[in-house]
Amino acid sequence: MSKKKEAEFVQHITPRSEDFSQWYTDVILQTGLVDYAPVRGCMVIKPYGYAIWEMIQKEMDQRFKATGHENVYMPMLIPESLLLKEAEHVEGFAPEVAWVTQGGNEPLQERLAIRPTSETMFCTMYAKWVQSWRDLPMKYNQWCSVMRWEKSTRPFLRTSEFLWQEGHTIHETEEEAQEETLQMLEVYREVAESVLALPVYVGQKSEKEKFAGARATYSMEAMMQDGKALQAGTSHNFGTNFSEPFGIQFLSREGKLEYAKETSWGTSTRLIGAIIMTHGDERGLRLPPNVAPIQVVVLPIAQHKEGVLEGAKAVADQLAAKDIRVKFDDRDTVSAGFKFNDWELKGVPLRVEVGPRDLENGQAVVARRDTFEKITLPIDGLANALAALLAEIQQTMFLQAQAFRDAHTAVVSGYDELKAAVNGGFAKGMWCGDTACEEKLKADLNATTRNMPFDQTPTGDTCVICGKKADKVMYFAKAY
RNA sequence: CGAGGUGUAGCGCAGUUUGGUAGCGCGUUUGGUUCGGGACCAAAAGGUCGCAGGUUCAAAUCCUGUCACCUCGACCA
Repeated sequence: MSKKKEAEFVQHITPRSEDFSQWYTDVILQTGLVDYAPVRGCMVIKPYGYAIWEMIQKEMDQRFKATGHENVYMPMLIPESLLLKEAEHVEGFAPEVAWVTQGGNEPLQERLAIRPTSETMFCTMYAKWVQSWRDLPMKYNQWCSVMRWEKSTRPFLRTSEFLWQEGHTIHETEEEAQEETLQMLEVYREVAESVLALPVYVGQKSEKEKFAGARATYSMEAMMQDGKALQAGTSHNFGTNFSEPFGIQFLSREGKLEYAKETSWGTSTRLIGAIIMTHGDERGLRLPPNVAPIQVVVLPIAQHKEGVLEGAKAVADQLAAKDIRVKFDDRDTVSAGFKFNDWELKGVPLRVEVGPRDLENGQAVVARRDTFEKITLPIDGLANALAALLAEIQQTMFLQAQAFRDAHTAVVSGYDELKAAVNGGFAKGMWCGDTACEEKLKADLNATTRNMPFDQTPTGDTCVICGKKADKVMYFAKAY
């Protein structure tokens, strides 16, 4: 397709290469994922966007259950006194908490925080529920929304209110808690890579970047197409940092009173932002088949002609019977060309065209969203062929994203190289562990440490920031 | 919080410099022709120009105040 012709088709979306930020806004609004709400910093998630969230929820939730977790629901309001119990936690969250100060017409005795996260609520309840080592572990998760009064917001990436899940567990031993922390990080990585087709770097956060109140924080970091990092999920080991102030004690096997060891882990609707910014292109959204609410759209072509609607519907039914998520688009108010562009914008992985000529020949035209490749396949057995094709698209999209990330990740040995690398990508290099170096990095380059990979094979022996002796392998990047 | 910008039809915008009948595109409605890559023709509906005050014969336009939103910065477990 010529440049000129392509430009005509996509005039509604700002070119990604020209202004990535505006491209993102155009895509999320025009695909109907979200709309802005009449509340500061809040978004309305529309049906198509919510359907993606439901897919993510389903995939995550079944893995949580498979690893022995149960869902619960905690109140949205947290008394101030509870929030104040863990010092670091309070300090970290205080600036962004929204408060309820009045009930009906009466001012409240104690103001109530709208939860920014629920550690304090879970801890309070765990303290009540746990008596003995026999009660452990307790492994609960909740799906809910939280509120953080962020200064600047972007739909899906950072909003005042957002949907997420937060897992909170308590254990007998340090080892068990650490095992849980890493297990859930692995669940996140697996969902990100196999379902969302997001290649991620997993590893441990620095002291400066870790969660307020955690002993250790681990994250998965995804790379967006502008080269910036997006923290796509976190898992924390709290040790006894919360269980001590909250008094979560149990009688051990040896008959001694001990504090429970605690973890928490979370992912949010930010994952949808990650999918958009990792896979989207000039035509709009591209959804990996495993997370696409609609995997195949079937379009009757020249549908006013006799037999076309019925023939195309039969194709859609065949696919649905094979558990393919299919949409039969028989709108007669818009042209076929409009539909092509519409579904490409919405990122549906496969389009099947069924016209009079196709029906005559017992075939259908199949177009891939990921590569724009068009092929003709027999209608007989189409469901099996498309199931295989969807799996291939899933794989292709992951490999594309991985190739992009790898091409934009540079191993660096000094500050100049670091500076060049974080301008549009990730840098991997040695770090001395000093917070002062992180502050300098932030001040000079507006970049941060992302995480330390588990494979700590040294890439050098001096800090890429200060030049002193260093023994930590770190990923650096500018981040959302 | 600092700097800049924008508020005009459902959406996107022009009109403001130089005051003089409220405009355009998309969408919507009705009818017809189309239909294998964003169809066309004809007709129609749709407005407290963010809000308040001031100047003027006359304000979307000038002045003062105010509110909201956006971008960048700062901030961001």
